[in-house]
Amino acid sequence: MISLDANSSPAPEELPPEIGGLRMTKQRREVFSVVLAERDHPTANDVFSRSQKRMPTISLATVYNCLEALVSHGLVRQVNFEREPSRYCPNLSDHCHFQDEKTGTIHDVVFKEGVNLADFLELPQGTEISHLEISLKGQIGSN
Amino acid sequence: MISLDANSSPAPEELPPEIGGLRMTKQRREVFSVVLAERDHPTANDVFSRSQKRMPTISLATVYNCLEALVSHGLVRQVNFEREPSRYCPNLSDHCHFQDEKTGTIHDVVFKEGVNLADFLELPQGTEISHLEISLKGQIGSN
DNA sequence: TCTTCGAATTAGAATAATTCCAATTATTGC
DNA sequence: GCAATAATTGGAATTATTCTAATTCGAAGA
Repeated sequence: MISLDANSSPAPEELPPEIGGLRMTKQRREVFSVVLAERDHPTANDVFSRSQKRMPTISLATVYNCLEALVSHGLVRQVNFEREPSRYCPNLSDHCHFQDEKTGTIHDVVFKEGVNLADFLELPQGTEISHLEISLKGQIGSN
Repeated sequence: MISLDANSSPAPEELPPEIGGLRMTKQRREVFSVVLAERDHPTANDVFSRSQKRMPTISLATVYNCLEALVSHGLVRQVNFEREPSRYCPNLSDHCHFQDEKTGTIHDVVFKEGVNLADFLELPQGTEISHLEISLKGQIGSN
């Protein structure tokens, strides 16, 4: 049985016919496997050109459609840095993103154990958070 | 003497000739005072149409230029929610943003006292954060 | 005050990411 | 296998933002 945990990178043909309520088509499988394979937070365009290698007929519109389907079914996360093109991330665990200003590289950053949003934010009482995005930019000392 | 603290909303003609190293022009003054006046996180377009009321000849390009000048001089913050148009916020205190999904309204959210980023994030050692953006979406219970 | 010169403003064109559209193709349930 | 439904496709459209080149402004010095 295949697992879709944070460390697997199945080839498209290994992906089952349905994942998380989303029917897998050839294109969705291809797009999903591209996002799973190289966890470098690719843009839609990056995903498009990587997908084209295996599936030369796929269109950019389809890549956008597939990414949107994957995101809305919670299989992939969309990552935004200011007004840069969106990037895509298959890491579903609770984390945020740090962009190295020198290289542009994006790193996943996890929360320290047991940390909870409500613990550090003065949220209006009764607030239900449905979506949270934390984006950091800066430099890494060793660079 | 005029103050530019979080609660003042000076009319354009009250703004001094230079603020925070940025030379104030008629248009910059106008744009800045629009952002200071209504703290509803307006988009560049909102700022444009509000500015036009007092200064009908101002152009959208100038509004973008002025906002960029104000942001890069640290007088105004640029606020992003996913891929929506950027919004502008004159609140310079350490805070983040919550968007009510029902109304679209954006609320400033402050950090609880004494909370520090490094306290809750597993940052790679030696990381220097130059920019941080936290964007929340959700609902407010009483709605 | 007059001139000069860099900076700011302007209108409109250009760009780029993303979405939309209408036609075609695939897939599912019968 | 056949309709009904959903997905894919290429290209056009949209939209926020940036760029460009020409004009105007404003401060500083003559």
